[in-house]
Amino acid sequence: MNASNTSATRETGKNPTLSDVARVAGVSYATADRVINDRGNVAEKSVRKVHDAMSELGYIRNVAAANLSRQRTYRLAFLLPKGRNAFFSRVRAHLDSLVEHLVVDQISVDVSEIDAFDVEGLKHSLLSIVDASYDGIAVVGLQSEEIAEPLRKLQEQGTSIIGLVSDLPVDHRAAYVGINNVAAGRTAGRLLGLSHAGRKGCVQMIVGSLDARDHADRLSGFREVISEDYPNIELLDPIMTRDDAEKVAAVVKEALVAEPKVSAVYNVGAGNSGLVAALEQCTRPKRFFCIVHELVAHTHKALLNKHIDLVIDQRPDVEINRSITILKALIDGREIPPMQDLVPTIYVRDNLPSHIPDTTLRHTQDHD
Amino acid sequence: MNASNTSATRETGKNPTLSDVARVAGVSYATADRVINDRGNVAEKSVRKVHDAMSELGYIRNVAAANLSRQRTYRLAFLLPKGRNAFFSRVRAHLDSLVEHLVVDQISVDVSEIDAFDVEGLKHSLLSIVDASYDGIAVVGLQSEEIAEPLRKLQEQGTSIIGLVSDLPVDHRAAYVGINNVAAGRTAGRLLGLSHAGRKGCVQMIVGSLDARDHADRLSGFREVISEDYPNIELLDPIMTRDDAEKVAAVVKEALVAEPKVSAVYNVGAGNSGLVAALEQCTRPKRFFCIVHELVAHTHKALLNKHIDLVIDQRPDVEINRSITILKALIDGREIPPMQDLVPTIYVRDNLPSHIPDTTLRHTQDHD
DNA sequence: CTGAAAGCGCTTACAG
DNA sequence: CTGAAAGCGCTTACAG
Repeated sequence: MNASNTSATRETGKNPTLSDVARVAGVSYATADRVINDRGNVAEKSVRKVHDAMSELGYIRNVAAANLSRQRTYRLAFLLPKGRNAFFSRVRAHLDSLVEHLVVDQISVDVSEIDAFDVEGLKHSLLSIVDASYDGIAVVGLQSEEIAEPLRKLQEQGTSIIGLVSDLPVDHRAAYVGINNVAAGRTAGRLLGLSHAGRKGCVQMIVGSLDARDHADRLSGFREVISEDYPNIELLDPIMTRDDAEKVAAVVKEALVAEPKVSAVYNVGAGNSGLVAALEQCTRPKRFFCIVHELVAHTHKALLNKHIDLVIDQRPDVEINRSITILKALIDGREIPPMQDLVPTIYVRDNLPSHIPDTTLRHTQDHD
Repeated sequence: MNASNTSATRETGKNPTLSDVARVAGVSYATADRVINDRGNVAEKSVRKVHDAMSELGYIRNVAAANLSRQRTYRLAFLLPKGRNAFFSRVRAHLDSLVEHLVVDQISVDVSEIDAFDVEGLKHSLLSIVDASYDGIAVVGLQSEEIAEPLRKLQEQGTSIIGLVSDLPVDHRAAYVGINNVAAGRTAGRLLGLSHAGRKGCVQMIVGSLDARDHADRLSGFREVISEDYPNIELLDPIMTRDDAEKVAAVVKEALVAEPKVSAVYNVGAGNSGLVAALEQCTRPKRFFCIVHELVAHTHKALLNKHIDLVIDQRPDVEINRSITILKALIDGREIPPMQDLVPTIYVRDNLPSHIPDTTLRHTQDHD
């Protein structure tokens, strides 16, 4: 009935210090320091003695003290595609709201803008920040091998690199923080299938560009599920929009007139403000089922308005928090703490976060 | 085209130190220290001078240095309901996997077991840990005013308290980490409504106990949505099971025979291993739609097996990480960093995390 | 290859 | 009410 302590403990507080290790090993503090930090120039024998003492005492290095003495500061940068994209506005907003809380942990973060989907642009951006010698960077990447060289330079110089939202070539980054987009597409497919409850249906898919890995992945995941499990649902050829809201609006209107049998729309990419506008003007008596990606101001609103039924979101806020945690661990040279996969999050109008996502609408028009 | 730095920065590194403040204020380090830490015994005039210097320099206290000098250690405890519950096994597993990563931040965490749903038990548990003088505790709470007294004692003694998963009386905790269960129920209702696509339906609801706030909240959220938006769906009276898997199994079997019109089952509470067992034996030709709560080993499996269609999960891993972040901030006396609401997460079989949740099956039978 | 000493930015007695 | 000094657990020159 009373509280009984169990397992998960480990005495903290009287942790052995490096002087303890040195004393037990019978060497000076300086030598002990040399071996635990691999600074070399230590006799084999001393190394052994120190290692023995370490394991005997269960020594754990106090990173905070080390960082203090070294005046360590974490200089981070996020490289985000520039432009009028609501999703990345949300990312920036979260980053902005975080900075004042990060200073107290000696973390500073800059955000740099890069040209979206442009290998050359990304390459130049990477090159241009080499001199800034950041301790860690998170970059919304591209798969091209062309950026291998700047990434290598950054690595050589000691900056830790992770891919964010869209991965980098796997050999040139320490981690990837983002969702599995095939899974995201499959999830959309599953829910769309469910919503038809065995009835016949027909889906208009909308895509930004098949060159974008995330779009292509979502599309193929979606197709997989529909063809595997929902033979009652027909798929029309996807329409490309380059994520342009006006294009999306035009396409949606046209498709709905030309194809009165359409029962559902799935927008794999961005430009949802156009989609919502088109739906608002739609005069079809029978509404259709609508799934889109990323919760931002207008998709949030459309969910409440019932113009959209489901939003699949990748939780940029948790992606950012994770990025920072991981970069810090990388920089400190420690293990990355265990974390569960990032999962594509499904929003209906009932599990929406109470605070509308911080989309700073600093751009006159908001194309996502 | 090149990276251009923007906003989110703030110089770190050459942050002014307290000696700078003291020098600018024209007082000794010790006095400056007294005023920034509110230790009293300082002349009005000195206080003012120090404050002026602080804001002039933009002084930010270095918490790491302070903690080092004070040999600060974060002694945390989690009070979890004891017993054979798969959800809390998952919580414990995550906690266990975290401890070795927390030591390096001078954080230790104990986990204590308390009697589930038992006010007296909780009260005694709280009382019994007063002497341990933890710096912070996270407790799976109850709403009763009976526990106000032990909570007050803990607070007076300086331990920070938060409610986890199930809240404490609001006056006696600094924060609550958990989902909104009305929203969770509404979400279940919405998806169940969707799955019927306008067809007639009939739902058998299963509940652990209406005395449990979370169960009651989910049930009422669920009912709200169905009655608001899905008049085609009928709700049978909920059946109580005290979260006992065998009871759940029996109830499900019986209900399905007695009510052949049942098109869906929603288990608001636990005991899902029983539900799955019953479904596996079910011989009805027409399968029905099934929604449950919490992703654990057997619900995960049932999702893949198609015995269950949807799982609504509260992501205990993120709840725990957040609890620790919040407790640490509370203990350091700093602001809690901005975080988005915890949202009820929807799993279909396509957005499942790749690693099966760590349910340590240390109990022979697993009742959730 | 090894060690003594100062310093990182704070807190905590201790003396005035 | 005020200040000088030692110490927290490390790192970084600097001297041997």
